[in-house]
Amino acid sequence: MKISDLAKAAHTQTETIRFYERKGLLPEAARTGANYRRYDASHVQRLAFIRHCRSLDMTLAEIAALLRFKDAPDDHCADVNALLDAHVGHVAQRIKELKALEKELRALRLQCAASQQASRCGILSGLDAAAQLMRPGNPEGAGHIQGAHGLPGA
Amino acid sequence: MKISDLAKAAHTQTETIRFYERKGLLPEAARTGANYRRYDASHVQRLAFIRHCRSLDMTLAEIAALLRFKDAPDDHCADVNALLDAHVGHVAQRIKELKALEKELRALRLQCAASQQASRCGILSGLDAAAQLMRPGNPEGAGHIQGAHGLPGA
DNA sequence: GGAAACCTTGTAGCAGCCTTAGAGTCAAGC
DNA sequence: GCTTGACTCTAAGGCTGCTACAAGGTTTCC
Repeated sequence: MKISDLAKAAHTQTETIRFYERKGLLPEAARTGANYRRYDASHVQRLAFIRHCRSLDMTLAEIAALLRFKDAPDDHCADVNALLDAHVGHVAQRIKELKALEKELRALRLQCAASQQASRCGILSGLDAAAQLMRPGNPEGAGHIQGAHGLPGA
Repeated sequence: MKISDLAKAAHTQTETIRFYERKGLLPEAARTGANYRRYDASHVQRLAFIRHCRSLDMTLAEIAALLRFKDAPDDHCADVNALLDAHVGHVAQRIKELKALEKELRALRLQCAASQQASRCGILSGLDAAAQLMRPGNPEGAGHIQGAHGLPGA
């Protein structure tokens, strides 16, 4: 099958397939005489595995680690368990943070009920006041998060 | 004050300040004879505002919208309320998604209790089995999420 | 045989920064 | 006056996980 067939079979875009190949998640495909990539059912399975893991919000690095275990079926899988535990931990942590965030946002929202002059808007002044409190000993700016994992740079 | 003083005062990195300036969130700074950026207390306040909004997981675009209201205090703030409502909505939605994800991950984790051969690992085979179910009519791969906002391409 | 629909590679773009490189500036100490 | 070290500047590249071209070659269908 050609790349578009694989794409259809695994509900992916062709560009994404090439991207995964570049990243080493998919092996380099065999080529036809015209230099087209050629795939078979095993690729569909592997790609479906990757996409499912992505739907579970795993990073490509985490997925690569899982694939290494699939590729070495005789190894012991303790690290798989550890990886998944860590991932569950990320997700749980992120939920916790977002809940606190939601609470804070809802409180902020209550500070301005109606449309009025922006200079009197309780939300804007509330944000201002809270920003003032950001001082040493209150490093709230450290709490950024993204996806189920920490900030890229964190 | 110089850029590093502003950075300290608002608990930011100097590069982030320059980045915000490039993005138009901070006005272009006045310069010294040596072409160094020069700031005062108003910049500290504005930067603290931005960082606080970021800690509330707002995007730079959302923050820019809020800043426009701060810069035009006579406008009415109905849009501020709407923006915050939308943002709360994003966060709530993201929490919902992550909770479902956590549940799924914990169920998956239960499928492999101990370390064993990877080929028998319940997690790996569970992921495989779930991946097989990804077929038309069950487009589960559409559910990716990030931050408090949807996927960039979503 | 000609047009449409594929395929190829390479490059650039999104957020929200962080890091590095190479060069200029400044204040302190000797 | 000179060196040292801490700062500043700009420009460019890196990170993640793709997506979107562009410019060309190939296949397919009528």
